[in-house]
Amino acid sequence: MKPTISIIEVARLAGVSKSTVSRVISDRGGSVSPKALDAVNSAIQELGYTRNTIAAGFRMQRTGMVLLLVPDIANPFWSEITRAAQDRLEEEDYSVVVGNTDWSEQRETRYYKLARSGRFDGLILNSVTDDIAAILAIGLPAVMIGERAESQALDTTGTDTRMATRMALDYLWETGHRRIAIATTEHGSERFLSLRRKVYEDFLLEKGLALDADLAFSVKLSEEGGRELVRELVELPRWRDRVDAVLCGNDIMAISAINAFREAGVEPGKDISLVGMDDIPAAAHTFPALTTVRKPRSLMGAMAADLLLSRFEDPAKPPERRLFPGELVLRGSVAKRGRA
Amino acid sequence: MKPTISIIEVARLAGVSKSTVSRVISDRGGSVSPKALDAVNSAIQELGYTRNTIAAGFRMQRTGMVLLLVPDIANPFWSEITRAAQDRLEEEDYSVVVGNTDWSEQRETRYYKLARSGRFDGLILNSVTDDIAAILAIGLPAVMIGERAESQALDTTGTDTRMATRMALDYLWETGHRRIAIATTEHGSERFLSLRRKVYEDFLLEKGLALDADLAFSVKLSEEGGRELVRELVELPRWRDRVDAVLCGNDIMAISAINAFREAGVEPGKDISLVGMDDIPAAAHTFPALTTVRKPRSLMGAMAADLLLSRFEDPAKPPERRLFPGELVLRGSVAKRGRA
DNA sequence: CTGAAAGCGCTAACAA
DNA sequence: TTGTTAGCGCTTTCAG
Repeated sequence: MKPTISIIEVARLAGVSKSTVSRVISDRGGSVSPKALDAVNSAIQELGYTRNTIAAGFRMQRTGMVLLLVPDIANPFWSEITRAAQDRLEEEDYSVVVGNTDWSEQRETRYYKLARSGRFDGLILNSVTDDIAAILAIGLPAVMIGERAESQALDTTGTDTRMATRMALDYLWETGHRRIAIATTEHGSERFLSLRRKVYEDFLLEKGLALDADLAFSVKLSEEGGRELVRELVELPRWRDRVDAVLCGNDIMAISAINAFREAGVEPGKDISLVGMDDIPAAAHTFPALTTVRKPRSLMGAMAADLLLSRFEDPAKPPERRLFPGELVLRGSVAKRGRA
Repeated sequence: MKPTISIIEVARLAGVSKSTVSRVISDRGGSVSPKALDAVNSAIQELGYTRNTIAAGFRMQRTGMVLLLVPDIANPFWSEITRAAQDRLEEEDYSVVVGNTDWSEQRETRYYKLARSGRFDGLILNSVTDDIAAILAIGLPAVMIGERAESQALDTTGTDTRMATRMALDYLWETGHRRIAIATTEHGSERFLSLRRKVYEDFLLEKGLALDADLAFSVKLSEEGGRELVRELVELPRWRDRVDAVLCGNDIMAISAINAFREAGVEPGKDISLVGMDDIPAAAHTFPALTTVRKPRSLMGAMAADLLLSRFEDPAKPPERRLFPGELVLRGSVAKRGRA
C-alpha cells in the first residue's frame, strides 16, 4: 500500500538505534533516557508511525487474539455474552474473533482447525459436542461456557443448569401443572443425556409423575426448533389430555413456539403454559410475554474472559468452575391452574 | 507452550530443504517432485505439524483478517449482516474480527487505531460519524455499509434509504395519516441532516403538510431511544391532535416504543401508528406486530464482503456503490384512518 | 543507558 | 525441481 514506516525510520529520524525505539514503544520498562525518549516520541509523531503488532506478536510468540466460538451469534443471548467477553478482553489489549458454529459439528471442527493455526492465544467456546479431548488437543488455553459433563479439565463458566431447570419446573408444579413436557437438544452420542433432561427426569420421579417418553422432545434451540416442537406436539394423540405445559430449552425456541401455538389455534398462557430459558429482550415483548429463567449474560461473558486471562497468567493452575444462579422471571405465558 | 515445530523440523525429517516444505504447504503451485511431496507430507503427518499462518502472513504482508465494525452486535439486524459477511469471507480464508462501537465515537476511534495496527487486511464498517477522511486515513481497503453523504470515495453497500423511507411514508399517507412524526438519530455536526430526515422533509413539502419541528425526534436507535421518544412525545402539549403516526429509525426502537406507548395508556396500531425499519425477527412477534421495511441483511453482508474481496484484487478500481431496495411488510401497528 | 546482532517461522528471488 | 540466502518488523540478550 504505502511505503511501510517501521521503527527503523523512526530510529533514523530520532538519531537512535532501533533497540531504543523498541524500548520506547513496548512499554515493558526498558530504561531510556528522557532525552532519547523525547526524540523518539517526536519522531513517531512526525512520521505518524504505528506499531506493527503482528510483527511484535510474532517475535514475542503472542498474537493478542482470542477466538470466541458461539453457536448462534444472532441470538441476543450469545451476542451479549460475546459483547461482555469482548469488552473485558479488549481492556487487556486482546482482540476477539467471533466464530459462529451454527450448532454444526462440521463448522466447529473447522474452527478447531483455525484455532491450531497459531493465530490465537486462547479460546472461549460453547461447544456443540462434548468432545473435550478435541478441545484439549488444540493445545490452547480454553474456557468453556456452559456446563459439560466431562469438562472437569477445562475452566468453565455458565449458569447453574440444574438449579435453573429446577426453578422452572417447580414453578410449573406450584401453578398446578402436572403434565409437563420438555424440549431440549439431545445431540451426538446418545450415551449422554443433557443435564436439563436429567433434572427433568429426577423431577418427575420425585413428584411421582409418570415419564411419558413422547413428552421429551429433542429439537433445535432455534425458531425452526420451536415450530417443530409444536408440530410434533399437536400431532400427539389426545395431546390436550397429556400435556399442560412445556419447558423450552431457550427463549428463541419458546417464542417461536408461542407463535406457532397461536397459529395452530392453541392459546399460550391458557391452553398451554410455556417457560423459556435465558430471558432475551424479546421475551418481554411477545404476547403473552414469556415467563423464563434469566441468565446473567454479561457476568458470564466477563467471567469467561477473566478465567482465560488468569489462565494466561498461570497455565498450570487447576481448572476453575464458576456457575451463576438463574432468576425466574414471571410473565404471562404460564397459566394458573387449579389443582387437578 | 510445547517446543514449537516448524518447517525446519519437517524439512529435516523429510530430508529436503525448508523451501521445498514451504512450497508444499503454501499451495501456490511451486513445483515439487511427487517423491519430495510424499516425503514432506508424511513428515508433516508424523510430526503433527500445522502451518503458522501468522508467520506466513507476516512474511507475505497479509494477515488474513478483516475487521468488521458494527454499532450494535446484539441487534439481530447487525448480527445477521455480520454472519453473512463472515460466511462469505471465510470461504476465501479470511477470518473476521467483529468490533462493537455501541454508537460511540470514542469506541469507534479506538477501533480505527486498532485497524492501523497491521493486524488486518481490510475493513467493513457502519461508521457512527461521517468522517470519511478518518477512514481513508487508516490506509486500509474499506467498505461502508449504509449510505453516507460524503462517501463517494468508499465502496458502499446498503439499502436504498431514500426509497425505503419514502415507502413507509407513502404507506402512512395512503392509510390516512396526516400528522406524521419521525424518529432518527441526528448526531455530530449539525450541518449534516440524515438522509432519512431529508426524505421526510421533502415528503411533507410535496404533500403540502406543515413541518412541525417538534415532530422530528432525534433519539438513539436503541430500546432506550424508543422509550425516550415516547416520553418526549406524550409530553408535547395536545399531542393527540398533533401526531397520528411515527416513523422509527429502526425496529429495535419501534418495538421499544410500542411497549412504552402501551404502558403510557396509548394503544399502538390504533391511537398511534408505528412503522419500523429493518424487519428483525422480533418485529413479527410484538403485539401488535410491527409494520416495517424489510432490508436484505444477508445480501448486504455478503455484498460488503464481495466488495472488499474485489477491492483486494484491484486496489485501484473506482469505488462501487451497491444499494438494495427495501420491502414494505404490512402488519398490525398501523391504523387505517378514514381521510381527515 | 544504548547499540549491535541474532532470530521468531515463513516465503521469494536467484542459482544451481 | 531444488537449495541457498535474504529478509518481513520487532524484541532481546549481550557488550559496551
